[in-house]
Amino acid sequence: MAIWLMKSEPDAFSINDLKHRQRESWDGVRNFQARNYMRDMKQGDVVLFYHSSCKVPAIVGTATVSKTAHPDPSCWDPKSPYYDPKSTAETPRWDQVELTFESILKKPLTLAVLKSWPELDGFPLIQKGSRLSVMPVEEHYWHILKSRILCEK
DNA sequence: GCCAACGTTGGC
DNA sequence: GCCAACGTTGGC
Repeated sequence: MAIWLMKSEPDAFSINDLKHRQRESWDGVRNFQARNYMRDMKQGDVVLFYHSSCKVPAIVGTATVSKTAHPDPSCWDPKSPYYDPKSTAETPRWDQVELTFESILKKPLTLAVLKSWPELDGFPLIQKGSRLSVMPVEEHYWHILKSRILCEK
């Protein structure tokens, strides 16, 4: 089982939204590296849900992958903000995965705290200029984060 | 609102 | 294949 981290702007889609909906397709990813990571996801993988571009950027909850990568229909919809004219039915460019809500942390694990943790040096999320919205959480870093996240569930 | 970092596009 | 221009992300 792999661990991933996915970013979302809470104004657009928050962990509370996921809790209410229980299951949701994670669409709108328009970055090749992020898409490729989604294609590596397996059913049951754990996703750390991160709030970005907000007052307190933080890991706020967890979800599991309930449906592996499949074409993201918003790329074909001219009315969608995620419309991509380069994506055709024959050659879909973009994928989505479906997530199922798992937990909201009692205490969000803030970016500030993560940055203050010397053991997390090298963790892509806390690197300057890191903009990737989907990233793997390597075993090494998960080992460090795990206790804190599982006990706050 | 600012700006640094990064990805993508398109001209050459 | 290079690189400048541009758009976007996201912390602060």
